[in-house]
Amino acid sequence: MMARTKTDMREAVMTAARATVQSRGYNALSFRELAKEVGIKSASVHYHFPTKGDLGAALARRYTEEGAAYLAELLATSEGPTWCMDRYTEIFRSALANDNRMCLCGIMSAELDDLPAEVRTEVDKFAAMNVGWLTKVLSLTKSSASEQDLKEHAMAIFAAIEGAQLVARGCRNIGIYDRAIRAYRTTGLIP
Amino acid sequence: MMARTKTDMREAVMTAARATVQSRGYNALSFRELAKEVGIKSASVHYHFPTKGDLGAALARRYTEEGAAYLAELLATSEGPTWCMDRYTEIFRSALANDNRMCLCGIMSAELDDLPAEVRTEVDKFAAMNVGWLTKVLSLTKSSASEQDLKEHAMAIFAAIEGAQLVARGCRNIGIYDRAIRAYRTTGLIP
DNA sequence: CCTTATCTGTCTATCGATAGATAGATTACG
DNA sequence: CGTAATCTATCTATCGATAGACAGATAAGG
Repeated sequence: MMARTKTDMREAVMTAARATVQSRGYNALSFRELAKEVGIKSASVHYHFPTKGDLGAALARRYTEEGAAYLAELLATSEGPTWCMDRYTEIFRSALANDNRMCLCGIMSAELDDLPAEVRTEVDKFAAMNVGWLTKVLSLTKSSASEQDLKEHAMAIFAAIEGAQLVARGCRNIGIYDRAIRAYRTTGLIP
Repeated sequence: MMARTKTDMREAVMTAARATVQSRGYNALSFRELAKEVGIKSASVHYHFPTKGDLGAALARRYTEEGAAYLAELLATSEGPTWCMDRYTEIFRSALANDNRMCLCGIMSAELDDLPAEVRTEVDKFAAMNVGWLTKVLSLTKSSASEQDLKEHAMAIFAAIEGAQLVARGCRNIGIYDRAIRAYRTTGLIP
């Protein structure tokens, strides 16, 4: 008897894998551990994801897709740039609040040299997607600025938020994240 | 014939280990690889650093000590807060310029859950040391602000710079770091 | 309807590589 | 001689990956 469909199993593996990566990084991903968590054997995980690189790339791609969908929804129902940025910073905050996790692509950036090429590609796309969205939000506030300046500002915001998450995580202190975000706002880095 | 003294050997191991961690993280540290790089056997590395945690903690402690010494020197010969911050951001930039390396404690923060307790302790100290120094520099510009506000601002700067380094590294593009720092300056986050 | 063939998903068992760590022999310095 | 440093050799554990078998579902041909 097959308890789950192929799609269900893939989803279960990806869910478990994502949690592991956000907590302990790509290197900590193990086919055996993953298999145990979802109740199958490691060989069966290989059936769904032939190589570890395939799994990592699928994770990052999904992560970007889900993020993009959520952000698009935010912008569509927007109550203004400040509200958007509140929601945005809240995303990264909730990762920390949820067992001190990190942005999946942020933690993968730190492991860059151990990533297969197909995973790196997806990590790049995540950053580009975020910067693209932030640029749109910024354009609502500074309609006069050039596209290039907006993009530069957006990248700075993205980097600053990733950094706040990284440092707060390292210190196991979510208050550090909150205070950093507050300072970013005070200085006007974040609108 | 003993080619090097015990101290020399410890230094050689730590130098090689530091380069590896800054490039590929704590998890990528291997006693065998390390031994090969310095020309001894892995068992001999264990002689100098009984466990991997010992080595990691020693690395982070040294990293903090050297950083503190350099920063103290900066402040002593200071030509003003802006000059100090220029030198400070240059430290993190040079890591990227040097084979896309990262701050040792930044990369370790990402691997937090895989770190032995003694290593985590040292990672915390590095952040505290940096924030302490930045607080002093900030106090040169905003003598009116409270110690608490200064410290909060300092932490935000530290986090933003770590983030710029992380994202620039992830994208293998040092220009991202430079532009982020410029934006931090434009907004006044960095004096 | 029935049988034969194919496909799907998982299993067991195992591979070679590598990890950190240790015991005990050996070498070299003072 | 004694001790400091390195060696050889090995252990256990885990890694990603693969081969081959098997059960159950599905599809095709008669």
